[in-house]
Formats: sequence, C-alpha cells, structure tokens
Amino acid sequence: MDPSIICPRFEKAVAILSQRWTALVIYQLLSGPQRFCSMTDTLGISGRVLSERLKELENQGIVKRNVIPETPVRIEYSLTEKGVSFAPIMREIDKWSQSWVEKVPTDEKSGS
Amino acid sequence: MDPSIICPRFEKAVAILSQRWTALVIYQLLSGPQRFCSMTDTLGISGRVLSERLKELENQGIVKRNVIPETPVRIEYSLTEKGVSFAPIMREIDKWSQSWVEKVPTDEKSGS
DNA sequence: ATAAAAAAGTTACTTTAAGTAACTTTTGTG
DNA sequence: CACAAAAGTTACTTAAAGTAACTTTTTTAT
Repeated sequence: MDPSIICPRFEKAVAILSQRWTALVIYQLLSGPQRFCSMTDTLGISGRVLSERLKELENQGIVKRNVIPETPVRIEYSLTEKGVSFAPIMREIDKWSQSWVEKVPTDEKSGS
Repeated sequence: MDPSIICPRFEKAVAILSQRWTALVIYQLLSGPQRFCSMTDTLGISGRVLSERLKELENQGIVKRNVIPETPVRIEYSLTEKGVSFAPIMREIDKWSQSWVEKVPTDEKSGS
C-alpha cells in the first residue's frame, strides 16, 4: 500500500492546515501581532495546546516570538513572511464559508 | 471566556478542513469519482476512519454515494456542487505548497 | 518588606479521536 | 460448494487534545 500518490508538498501543506487550531492561530495572527492570552481568549484554545502549536509554528518558520521588555513583560507572536503567505488560502476559505455555510446557531444559554 | 469573536462561518469552514483526512479526501475526489478501496490505497487512510469521514461528508452535503449494480457491486463516491466548490481553496493550498514547502524527503527504505 | 495580581507558560491527569487488524456481508465465478 | 473481491464494521490500542491546578517573574498596593 503506497501511502501517497498525492504530491508530497501538497500533503505537507494540508498536514499543517489540518492540525487542529493551526489555521485559526494563523488567521488570527493575520490581523496583527497577538499576545498569548489574547489568543486563548479569542480562540478558546487551551494554554497547553496553544503553547505546543506556537512552538511548532515557530520551528516551521511561520510564526515569530517577540519578547517586549515592558512591565509586565509581554510576549508578542506575529507571522513571518511565510506565515503571511497563508493569506490567500484564508481568503478562499472565508469566501467559501460565506457561500456555503448556513447561518450558524448562536447556542445561547436559552434566555427566558 | 468568549469561545469565538471569529466569524462563526469561517470557523465552521476551518472545522471541516482541519479535521484529519477531510481535505485530502475532498482533494482526491476533485480528480473524479473514487471507490472506497482506491481512497484507502491512495491516501493511506484506514477503512475505519474513511468510512466515518465519508458519512460525515455525505451528511454535510459535500459527498454523494453512488451504488453501481455491477458485479461485484461498486460504490462510487463523488463530490456534490458544494464539494466541488472547495476547488479554489485546494488550488491556493497547492500554490502555497509549491512556493513554501521544501522538497520532501522520499523516505525510501535506504536502497543500496 | 510582604502580599496579591497579571502574563506566560508547564505539569499531571482525563477524555476523545485515530490507527490496526481481524471479521462480516454480499454477489459471482470455477 | 468453496473461494474471491469490495465495502464496511467491530474490538482493541495508541496518540492527540481538553482541563485545571501550579510555577515563575515582575509590579503595584499596604
């Protein structure tokens, strides 16, 4: 059984994007540098997994980590050029979602 | 903690694509209808998970299942219009991969 | 000087998803 | 009638993600 007749580069790109949270992390960083806590708050990702993902993305040259010696010290995460290059993919996903995803139920705590 | 300030439609689209194997299944179906076994062979996905994914994609109206009463009976999976509409996303992922993914090591069983 | 607070993680533990391989079902051919 | 092929399914193992409490560093308030 050949594990892939599919283009290995394409497969690699898909592997990055289909890892849980990765696409959302990149998407959020496309709107500008972000701090750790703002990402956990906005995305609803746990600190444990966000920390893991950011390290992986840093190793892949997609994200860079910036220590800002303010007080208290801030760590800012931002995209490298490679990271920014995901923008057209995100735009297509966004376009697709506008055409094909029905209005998502808001799932409120059923107010009165 | 608000679980999402991000557009829920976008989030939903990302949820589809970031589920393991889903993007590759759609990608393969973009090249034409496929049978169950050809997908397991080409993608290296297990039957258990492929079966699960195909059912989900059918429920989402992305894939359709076609029973062909030949002998032995063949089941052909193909994309609906909604499924085909992923094509531009796949094209962008492919473009990205050509620019940014380095040549992937072939991982041969170190032949002579 | 000491206590509490805030940011950025990390650790230990639980739950869920995916991988593996053997088995079932249906139809057909020798 | 036994065997083969396709399409799954079942039971079980392994890996990934979720949860929540804890650590570290530095600053502000008492």
